[in-house]
Amino acid sequence: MLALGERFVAAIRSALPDIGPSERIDPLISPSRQPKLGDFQCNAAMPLAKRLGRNPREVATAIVAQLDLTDLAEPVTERDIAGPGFINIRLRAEKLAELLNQLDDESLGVPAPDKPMTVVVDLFGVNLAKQMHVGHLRSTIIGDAIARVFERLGHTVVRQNHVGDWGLPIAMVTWKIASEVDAGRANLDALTLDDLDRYYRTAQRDCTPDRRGLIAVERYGLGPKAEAELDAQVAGAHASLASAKDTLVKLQSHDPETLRVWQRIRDVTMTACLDMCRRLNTSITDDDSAGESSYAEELGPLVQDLLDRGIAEESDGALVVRVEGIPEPTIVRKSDGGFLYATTDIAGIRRRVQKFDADRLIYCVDARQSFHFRQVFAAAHRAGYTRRPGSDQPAVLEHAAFGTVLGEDNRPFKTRTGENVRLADLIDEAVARAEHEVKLRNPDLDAESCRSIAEVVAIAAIKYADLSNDRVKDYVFSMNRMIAFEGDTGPYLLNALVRIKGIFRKGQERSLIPAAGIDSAQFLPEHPAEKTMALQLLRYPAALAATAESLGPHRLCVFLYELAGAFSKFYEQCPVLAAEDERTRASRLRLCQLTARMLADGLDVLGIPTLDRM
RNA sequence: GCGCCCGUAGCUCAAUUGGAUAGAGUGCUGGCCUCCGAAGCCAGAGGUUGUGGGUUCGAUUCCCGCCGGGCGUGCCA
Repeated sequence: MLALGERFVAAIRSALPDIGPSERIDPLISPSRQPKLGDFQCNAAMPLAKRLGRNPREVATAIVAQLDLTDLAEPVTERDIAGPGFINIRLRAEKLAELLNQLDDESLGVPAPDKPMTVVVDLFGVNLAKQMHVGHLRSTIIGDAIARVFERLGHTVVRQNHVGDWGLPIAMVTWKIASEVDAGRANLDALTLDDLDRYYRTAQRDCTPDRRGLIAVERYGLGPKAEAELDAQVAGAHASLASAKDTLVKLQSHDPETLRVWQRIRDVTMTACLDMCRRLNTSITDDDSAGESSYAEELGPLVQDLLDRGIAEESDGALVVRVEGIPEPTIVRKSDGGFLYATTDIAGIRRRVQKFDADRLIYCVDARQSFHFRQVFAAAHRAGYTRRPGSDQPAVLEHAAFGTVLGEDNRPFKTRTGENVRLADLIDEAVARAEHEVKLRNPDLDAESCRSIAEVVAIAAIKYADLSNDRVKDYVFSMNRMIAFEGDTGPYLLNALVRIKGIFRKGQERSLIPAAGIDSAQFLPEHPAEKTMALQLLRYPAALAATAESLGPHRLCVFLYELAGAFSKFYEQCPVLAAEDERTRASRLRLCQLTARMLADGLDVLGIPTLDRM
């Protein structure tokens, strides 16, 4: 409420001349917590009283005496001062209608940014030859939602998928597949991601000596046969690892045969993963892929640069960057000359700042990486890689950390056999359950519509369940709860929108919608339920801003849930098509239309797909 | 050892970043469909915000100490 804030600042200035004209004053206007007390409240008196060493109630009284809100609100008197100095404000009814009019524009009241920024969001983070599993869910869903929030606010957003497509693990699976193809046991052109996933794991096993087995043999004396088997395994592992390392060298030197296998692995993986991104209704495309391999040629020169400028130093044969406040240095080159993921991430920061001229880098990555990012951010700052060509302000680096997905047993979410749960399986199960629920409530629906509705409902359920939790906390994945359709769920929000669309459908059928449309109908928010809904609608721009500020999509979820709730109460109490007169009906239709637009917009910002019927 | 994160109704989560009597959902008890979709609405019960101190008009929020859980921590990613 911009106007209210300005009025209060003016009143504060004339009531409290001790405050210098250049000093900033925050009027601390917020919606009332309890609707009984008012529509808005001003909490500024208390902190001001503290600043001036005065009694807060006296300060509030002085502010009220200078306050002029005649055209906006009911008169504010001393009776509206409560507790230590809260000032309660009640909007005039016609002012509320006017505010709704202003809100009902193309942008739903969201202002263009003062300074448009370029924001780079790191998200998704898949690896070659690995099936997507629940571990990828949060980075993808939350990262894309954060990206959409900034896009919605008018900023330029670049998504970056830091694909794990390089290094020894990838060399291992490349070697494994190449040798399987050579042996005629695999056909490169027919590989699926499931095949790759299997090869990845066997390659890992082939290259890892069974140390625990060795210890067991030694400790328990398991006999010469077991010992011989283990010796063979260890020897094999060493040979495999040597081959993998050989493959890594070939990759790094662009050997065409090796590169062809690697490229095929990349294509199969990315095709499958990007299909999943589409299925999840995210805006992630192959243009957003910036694999580790794309940094390979930059790492040597980058480390040399750090060395030349005295930022990196030698330590036990490795090269490290030390940073004030963090005792553990960041290793940027191993003693064997190899680079690490920290090196690649620093190169990534440099590229993102310089190539995209980014104001802000947001890393939507697992909370377990927080120490790594602290180190890497600090190192990049020290190296000057966050300085931007056209600005004296360095880019702001943030780790939007998220917690682990847990099963209902509060342990990390795994299958009974301890495997990662494939994302595709998870979604299929959600769709099957949703389909069952939809059919139950809509027996007449044909199978195809039922199926496509279930797909949307399932995606909405999964995404909303994830987004509506506080990002940094672990969250319990409960298929039962998210698909139950009752309560604070994605389907509830979809249903609110579907019910509004139903009103308009029915209105058309009965010719109750004015031919001229309702865009110019007058808002008449008189019923308490209408007023509550109107006040909630007005909070949308602030809710979006708070979501961006905190990088917390759950803020927007809370807003939308409350809006849907306000609509449900309105829907129970205020007949729309059967309203008592034409004016009321037109007003309510317009209120419904605005609510529907906002719900659809908000859900779109979260990346949640919507429906006309369900 | 050190560092970071988290402890709120039986369960799953909020609390507009220091504001009023800590709110929702779920589950439980009761009520509401000749009326725009009941996937909904209304009412009730349910709390020493892990714990002890501190800062102040005011603390779930900030500071310090404990307890409990999770995760990291110099050559994997």
